[in-house]
Amino acid sequence: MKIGTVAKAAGIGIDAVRFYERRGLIPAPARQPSGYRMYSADVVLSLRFIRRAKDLGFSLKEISELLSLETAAEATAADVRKLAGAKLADMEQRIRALQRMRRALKKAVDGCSGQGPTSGCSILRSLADSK
Amino acid sequence: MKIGTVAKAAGIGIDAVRFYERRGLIPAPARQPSGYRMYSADVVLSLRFIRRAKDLGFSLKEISELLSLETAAEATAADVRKLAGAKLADMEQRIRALQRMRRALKKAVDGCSGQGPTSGCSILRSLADSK
DNA sequence: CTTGACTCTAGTCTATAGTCCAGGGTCTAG
DNA sequence: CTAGACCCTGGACTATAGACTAGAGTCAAG
Repeated sequence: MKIGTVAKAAGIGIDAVRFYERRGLIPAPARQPSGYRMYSADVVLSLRFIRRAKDLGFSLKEISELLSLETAAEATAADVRKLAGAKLADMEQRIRALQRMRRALKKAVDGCSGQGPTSGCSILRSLADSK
Repeated sequence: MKIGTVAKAAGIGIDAVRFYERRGLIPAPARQPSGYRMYSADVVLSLRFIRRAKDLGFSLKEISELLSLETAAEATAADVRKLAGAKLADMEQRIRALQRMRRALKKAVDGCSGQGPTSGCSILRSLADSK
């Protein structure tokens, strides 16, 4: 399969495939005499793995760790779990931070009547307050 | 006040102050004959405003809109409220997206016993599954 | 007067995850 | 054989929010 076929099958762009190769997420494939990359069908599975991990919030760097674990003989399920667990904790932290921001912003917005000039706006006032 | 004093008073870096000036978030200050920027005390208030808005999740671009509204004569509290409301909605969306990811990841992690080799790991399996 | 702390400009660098481009070569259908 | 679709490399560019650097000038204290 040529790169365009593979990219389409995985649902990503051609440039992304080459990018993942440079980042070591997928192996450099064999080449045709013309220089064209020739892939076997299973690279599509790898690419889908990457896409799915990305959907779960993993960065490419983390995905590459995940992939290393997958192929390392001495790696265990516990290693994978640890990585995923750290990501989970990290995600929960980000959610909490966002929720804190949201609450604060909501409070400011709720306090604003939406009437009159900006000088009377409680949102701006809450930002300007030198607390 | 010189830039270092102002930066310290606002709790940000000197580079950030110059950066905000370039981005138009704060006005270009008067200069000493030496070329040094000379600030009046109220720039510290502006910088704190910016910092606080950033803490609420506004980007610099949005903050600059907020600041334009603040000084525009024809702007109303409703304009500010609209901007803040949009940001709020946006934030809620991001929270929901993160929560979706978190749930999916948690499910994968919970399914993993943490025992044995990676080949038996349900986390990797759930990523690899061609569903 | 000198030393150290401060400031200036302009430009480069960080991370992320690619996308887009130029200027080639190749492959396939008609 | 030729046109259009595909592929190659290398590098530049996107957005965000500054941090850091070099090389030069300035300011305050001892």
